[in-house]
Amino acid sequence: MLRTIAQGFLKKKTTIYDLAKKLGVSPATISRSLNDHPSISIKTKEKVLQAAKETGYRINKFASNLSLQKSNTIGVIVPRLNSDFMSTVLSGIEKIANNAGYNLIISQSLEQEAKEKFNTKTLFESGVDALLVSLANETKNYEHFATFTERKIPLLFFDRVVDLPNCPTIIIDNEAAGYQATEHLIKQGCENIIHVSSGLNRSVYKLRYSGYKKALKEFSTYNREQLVEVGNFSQAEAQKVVDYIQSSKQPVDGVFVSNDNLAVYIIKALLKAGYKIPDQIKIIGFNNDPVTQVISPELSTIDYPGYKMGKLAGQSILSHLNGSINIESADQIILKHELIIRESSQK
Amino acid sequence: MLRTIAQGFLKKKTTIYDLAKKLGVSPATISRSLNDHPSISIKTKEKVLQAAKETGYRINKFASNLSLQKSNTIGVIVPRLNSDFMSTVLSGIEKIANNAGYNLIISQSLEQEAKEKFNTKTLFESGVDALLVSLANETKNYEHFATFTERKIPLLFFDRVVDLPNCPTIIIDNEAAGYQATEHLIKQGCENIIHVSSGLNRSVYKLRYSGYKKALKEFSTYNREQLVEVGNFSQAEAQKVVDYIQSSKQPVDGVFVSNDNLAVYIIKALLKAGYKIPDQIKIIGFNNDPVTQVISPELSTIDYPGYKMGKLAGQSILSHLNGSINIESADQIILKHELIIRESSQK
DNA sequence: ATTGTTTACGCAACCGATTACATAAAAATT
DNA sequence: AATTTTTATGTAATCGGTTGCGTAAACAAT
Repeated sequence: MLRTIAQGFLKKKTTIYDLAKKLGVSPATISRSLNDHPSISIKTKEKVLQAAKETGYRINKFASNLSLQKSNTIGVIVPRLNSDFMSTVLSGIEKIANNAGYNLIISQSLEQEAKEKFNTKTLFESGVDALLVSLANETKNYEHFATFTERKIPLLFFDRVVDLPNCPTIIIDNEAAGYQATEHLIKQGCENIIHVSSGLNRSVYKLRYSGYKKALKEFSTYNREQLVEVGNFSQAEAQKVVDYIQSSKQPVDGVFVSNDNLAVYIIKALLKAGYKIPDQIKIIGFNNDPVTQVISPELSTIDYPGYKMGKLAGQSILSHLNGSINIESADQIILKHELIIRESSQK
Repeated sequence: MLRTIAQGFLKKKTTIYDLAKKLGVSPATISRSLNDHPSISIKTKEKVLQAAKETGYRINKFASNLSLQKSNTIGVIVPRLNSDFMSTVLSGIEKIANNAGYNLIISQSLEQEAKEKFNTKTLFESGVDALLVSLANETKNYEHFATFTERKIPLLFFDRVVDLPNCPTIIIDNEAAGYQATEHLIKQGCENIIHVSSGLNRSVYKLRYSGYKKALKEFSTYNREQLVEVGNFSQAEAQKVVDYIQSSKQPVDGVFVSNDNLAVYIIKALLKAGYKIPDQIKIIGFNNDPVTQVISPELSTIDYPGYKMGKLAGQSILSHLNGSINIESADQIILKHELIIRESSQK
């Protein structure tokens, strides 16, 4: 028996073969007992359970996975872990998966297509039973997901989605949300509204933008469509927006930002630059992150139910795995969003 | 060959046996070639790689894991995913693990000891090569980690730690940080400082509290130690603190909160109740979450380097796995924290 | 008592890669 | 040319569960 100087004995592991020998039965009986197979007598099962407890038997998932060709593990790829929205979604997914006895392998693409590809490959090779993805902004090619679709491993997209055959998606109606946000600003009297966004390669952002355009066309007497594109939603980008506003001939009086964080930084920068919010400039964000209620004036926004999205993503993929939903029937779940009006956009 | 109505052919998987047959060599040669074993001729390796590419061969990790008895997977248990600090730490861990080719199985305890136990068991059975843990507030018993220590599977605690034999920990000097935060308030003229915290069962919080007490004893002419304990750091708990302040005979003029989020909510509630910050009441938080710079007045705090902590946790566990650090020599890494003075605590 | 059913369990193949050990062929040495 | 050494590959066991198929024993039915 192995031993080390500092800690005494290294606990050896027990296998079903050890238990079989100990009880004088076959390994098959041990396996069936542990899995509560109906054709094993209660008496035997009890003996096995007892012996398993005594010896500290633990199933070896490596062997079990190989035999069953499944891992009870779900892969998740997100652009980044450290965002309010994403971590909330993940929290929802984890809750559901954990309750169902599934593990979650989580990886981040950091908005890079190459990393997303790499992670997709890694997760495939780790043998995840299903994959949940929210796409990187950079991603333009979707062939790396073929390994999953070819082998009919359930693949689901949430938030940042793409329409692939037989892959369910979970989203909100981003176009309608963008439309409503813009409509709201117009109805509050804004006549020169800009839209601030990033990653227009992704449908989420493109659709919000197109909702914005649609509302302008429909409601605004002026219809001066202006997109201010930023590299990302970090504080550093806020200044670009302020610069744009300051140099605009026609004074900007409305800002629709497709991300709360950036909206908050823009508010701070605008206040610092001497603008009055909402008197001179009205502003609305997107997501309903907690930070919207911390900034002063409190930020109007679109509520995007992240936790619910996560739970649904988890449930949806689980029901695919359980076969209770036909894998062929790709579904699209559209969650309800909600316009939340706070101080930053009120007349 | 299997086929389905909707999608045509189900891609069958290739094994090393298929490749062996195809090339007229043994499976061993295939395996060695794919692993770039030195005793295989370059010519053969090239043939194998070529055939592998053609047939779309993918290694079956289930088999590989079983054979090697390792999974290239690291388990992580955190109290919750959706907190700024935690998701930042996770992001750091993921970065390191991903680069080293390791997968991360992440689960949350939701502050519950039972869930932490369950997750520990699940992760053990999934065969993670190492485990990183930040403890639940509830956890008082640590025996569930024995499965790991008994088998010498690297186990590391970060942030919410406990001192177990041979388990490295990564923390900051919470007592010193609590001391400095309190000292700062005292030096700003506060005479009646309260400390708001939760989960004092955890050393992080207990140490901040004891730093607070120490500073009071050392610097304050009054030394009126008062702990306001809340259930958690959510918005709902902020009112309790305001109630305490309002009903305090001796007017409270300093608040040291062991969490930024709660501090922010307290500021909002205090402002609403008509208090002037920092004039009447000075306040300091903990963590340096982004939200500290959104609230007005901006919140003084202790900078807690979450991303760095995550990266270090990842690196530390990897070097244990690579054997480059002696597993017996348990180490304790103490990260530098920093007092950040902003508007909320200035004279 | 004989035949038909259940019940409870064992046998052995299988999942797919890894690797210690053995060995044939090629190269180097004497 | 004979022998030693090196190189390249094969053989077969192993990792630890799972499960289709077969069967002895117990029970039920005729």
